Amino acid sequence: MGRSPCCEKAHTNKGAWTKEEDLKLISYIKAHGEGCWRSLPKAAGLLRCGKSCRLRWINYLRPDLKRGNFTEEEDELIIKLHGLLGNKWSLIAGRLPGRTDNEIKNYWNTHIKRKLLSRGIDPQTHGPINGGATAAFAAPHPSETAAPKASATDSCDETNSSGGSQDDDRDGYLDLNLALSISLPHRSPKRSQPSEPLTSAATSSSPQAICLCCHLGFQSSEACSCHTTQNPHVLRVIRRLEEAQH
DNA sequence: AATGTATGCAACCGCGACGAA
DNA sequence: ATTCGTCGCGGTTGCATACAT
Repeated sequence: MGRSPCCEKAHTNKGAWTKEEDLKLISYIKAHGEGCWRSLPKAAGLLRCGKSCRLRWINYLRPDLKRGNFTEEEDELIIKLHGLLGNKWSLIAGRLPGRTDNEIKNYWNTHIKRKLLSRGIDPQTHGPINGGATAAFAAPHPSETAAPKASATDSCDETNSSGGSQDDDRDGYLDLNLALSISLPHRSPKRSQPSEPLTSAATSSSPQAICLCCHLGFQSSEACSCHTTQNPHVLRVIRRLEEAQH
C-alpha cells in the first residue's frame, strides 16, 4: 500500500530555483494568495511540485523575512526555546518574527551547537557535557521522550504537585514569553478559516483555552500573556496538548 | 595557482497529522 | 470507521563558497 507521490515527478524541475521561477511564484502568490500548494505550480506555470513551491516561498521569498545575521538576543532566545521545546523548529520560529524554521534549524546546527559546546554545554540536553548534573535548561526535552507533546504538559501538571526542582528549572525561562501563541507563519486558508469558532473559543468561552505557559505553571508570572492573544492557532496547539494528555 | 577540506545554506525526502469524503 | 489527498515538520543531502595547504 504505497503512498502516492506528492506530484508528478517526471515533469517537475528539481534543485536550485531560477530567477524566473521565483518571479512566477511571487507574482502568482501576490495575485492569488497562498492557496492550494498542490495546484499552485500548474496555475502559476511552474514545473515544480507544490511542496517545493511552498518551501521556496516560506524559506526564501516571503516578504516578511528578515534575512541577515542573527543577533545575540536571537541566539539566546533560540537556545532557551530549544532547551524547552527541543527540535521543534517551527515552534521556535514562531517566536522569532522574520525567521523560518529551516533557517533556525540550519543556524542551530552550524553556529549554536558549536557555541554551546564551547561553553561546555551539551546542545541536546542543555546540561554540562561531562557529568549528569541538572541541565541548564532542564525542561523535559521533547526529543528525548516517547510522547513529547504529553511530556510538556505532564511536566506542568505533575510537577506542580510533586514539587521537585521545577522552580529551579524555570529560572532560565522567566524572561521568556512562553505564551506559545505561536504565530505560525502563513497557514493556508483551508486550515485557518477566519470563521472557525476557534478564535472565540480561545479567547473567551472555552475553559480549555489555556496557553502553554499556563500549562507549564507560569500563569502567575509575567511570562504568561495568554489573555492577550487573539491567535486561533494558539488553541490548535493547546488542544493537541490537551489531547496528548488524555 | 591548484587542490583539498570545512562550512553554510537551500532544497529534497519521508512521515505524521489533519480534514473531507 | 476507514480511506484518501494535502499540508507541514524535522532530518538529511548536496551544492556553492570560503578557507587552508
